[in-house]
Amino acid sequence: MKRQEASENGRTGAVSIRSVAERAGVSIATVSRVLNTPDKVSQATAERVREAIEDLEYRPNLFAKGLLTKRSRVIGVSLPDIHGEFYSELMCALDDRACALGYHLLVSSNAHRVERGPGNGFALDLVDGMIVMLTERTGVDIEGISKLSHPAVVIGFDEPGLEVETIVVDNQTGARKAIEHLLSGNTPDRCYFVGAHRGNIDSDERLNAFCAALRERGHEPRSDQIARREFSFDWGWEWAEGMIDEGLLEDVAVFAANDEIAIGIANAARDRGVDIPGSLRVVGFDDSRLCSLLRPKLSSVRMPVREIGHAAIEAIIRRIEEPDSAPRHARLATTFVQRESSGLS
Amino acid sequence: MKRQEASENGRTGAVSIRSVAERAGVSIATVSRVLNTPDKVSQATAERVREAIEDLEYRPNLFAKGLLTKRSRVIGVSLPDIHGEFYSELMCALDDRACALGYHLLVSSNAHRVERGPGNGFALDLVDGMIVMLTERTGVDIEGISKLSHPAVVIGFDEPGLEVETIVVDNQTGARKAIEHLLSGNTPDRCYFVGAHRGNIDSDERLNAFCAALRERGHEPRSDQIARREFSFDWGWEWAEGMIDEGLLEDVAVFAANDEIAIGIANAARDRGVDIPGSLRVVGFDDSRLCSLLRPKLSSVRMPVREIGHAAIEAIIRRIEEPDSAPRHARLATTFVQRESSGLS
DNA sequence: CTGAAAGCGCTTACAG
DNA sequence: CTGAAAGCGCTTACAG
Repeated sequence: MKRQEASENGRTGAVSIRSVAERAGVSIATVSRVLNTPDKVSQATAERVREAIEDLEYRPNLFAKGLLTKRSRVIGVSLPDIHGEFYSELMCALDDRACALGYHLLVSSNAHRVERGPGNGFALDLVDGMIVMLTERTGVDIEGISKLSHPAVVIGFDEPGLEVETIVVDNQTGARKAIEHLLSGNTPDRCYFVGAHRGNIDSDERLNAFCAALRERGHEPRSDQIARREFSFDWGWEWAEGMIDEGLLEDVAVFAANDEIAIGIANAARDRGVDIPGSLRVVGFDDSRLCSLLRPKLSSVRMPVREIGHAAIEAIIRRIEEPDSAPRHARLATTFVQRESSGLS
Repeated sequence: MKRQEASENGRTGAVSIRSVAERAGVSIATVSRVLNTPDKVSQATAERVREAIEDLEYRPNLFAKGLLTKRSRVIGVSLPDIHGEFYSELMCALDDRACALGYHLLVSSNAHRVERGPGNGFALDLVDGMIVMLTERTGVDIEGISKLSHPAVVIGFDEPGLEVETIVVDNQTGARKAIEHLLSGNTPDRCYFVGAHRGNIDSDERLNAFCAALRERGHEPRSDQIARREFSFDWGWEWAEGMIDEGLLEDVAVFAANDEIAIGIANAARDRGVDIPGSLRVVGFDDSRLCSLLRPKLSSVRMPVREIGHAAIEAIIRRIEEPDSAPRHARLATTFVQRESSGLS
């Protein structure tokens, strides 16, 4: 029935603002006002229009609306990756906040590159703003991002004088605490750093904290104390296997640049009979759910993932709604969380 | 410079198809053709237009385009949740495939409900189609989904005669293998099922497989052999603690309805000194990455997550592009993966 | 408070 | 192969 009436109108059979107007006996302008500026419409009229809308199950065409308002209430999210606990949690936080504020998320892990050329059909042009997370120091194209037609918020990269809003994490503080903790039980020359490849922003910063702490104790880190490849379980595993093979993984402390690496190390150690934390003390980074799932439970440095997500959504919405406000630069704290894997309660 | 020229035109300063046309000395229709049906344009003209497009960095307004074509190349994805290994992997698979096929993903875990009323500003109307994942038997509103203005694909729920395309998993087969494996080492009266609440489709199906297998061995499952609450680590933990307190967790086999529950159980057992798999054998479900990270490694039933994701994208695109084709109904297999936690190599 | 009208930036028959 | 024109479904000054 309703469907029937609906398709009376327009050529496509879809319910348009016109059908609502006809049914309510008003102009389409009035229907529009009922929807967008209800206070400019008389009670009675508004009521009639609302009924018509309901009867017809009318829903405004968002393309037409967007064409005029240049708004879609969609936020683009570009991540270096989607997989893993960290991104999973981040997505949740983004989604929750966006949803609460009436926005939707257009997500992609494949769309960093500010693609040239129009043919690409980049749906990204539908968004009101972009949240871009960066993890690599190179190939960043912050230029491109800030020249984007939409406002943008960058997660993970900051630099003095940047014209875009940024949200970064203070790797330093948490890392420092973790390393101090390791140094309270092991001498500096028996401490190791296992991280991702050079150029990864977080890994590099965590490494810096590591080196600084060792130097403060008067020990210049040897190159064999620093191992870098990638944020993966396998890499941690491989590193630990190598160390064990050389009889080196005894009475040492390891600061891993993320939890996955730490878990790889811990598993290898366990499988090869190295006692944790007796003979090997390990601390990870991220404080993902995995930390408490493992045995021994993994000490780690907490990343404020939800805070990052919430801040990013709030920031991008602020920039969308107040484009002329000055871009802010947030820095969120990390905190050391001690558990079993690093002993010395 | 370029920017300058760009803003010569239109009131907004944005580059429109008009500015491109002027610069190339053609009509806007021709510009449009170069972009959409290049074969209908002469080489020379096309070349000039392309240059203008490049110089001006023109990108078509997707709202205007969508208004005409009713296409955005955006696929809506509605999930019951975003968190956890399963959804994380699913999102990856969806994103990869969508990206490869030139589509984008509009994701939400908060948008199942086919919201009434227009005011809601549901950006979902911007999508070309929806992928909806269902996990609960009740409150499903398949009706609503199939009446959506866009094509839809449902993951996780199937029923004879459904008008929407569906993709489900064959819980039966994999679960059956897992339980047979457990029954090869424990008597039916010493087997337990720990799952999610009644009404959860997957949990129920896995339970059915469990019961069927026990009955085949001539044992009617006692009510205390079946425990249901939720898909969580904590629930598994709590259940195991209870069993241990009553001295019941000895020489038993547990089929957990997902990996998280299984891990909770395994951890509780470990912390309380129950030997796995010596005294307790456990099998999970999902075969998430966690299985290999734990010690002992967790036996599980593999969910074809990537396959589900890829199939869903391909299905929705097929429905978008060929709306009149008959909806298909796919059923993907699950397979048992034996590891250490269930012993009996 | 309400309506007629212009226009957002495109696509697509329709002529030529 | 190309252009003039209509129109997609809305919003928003502008009058009244």
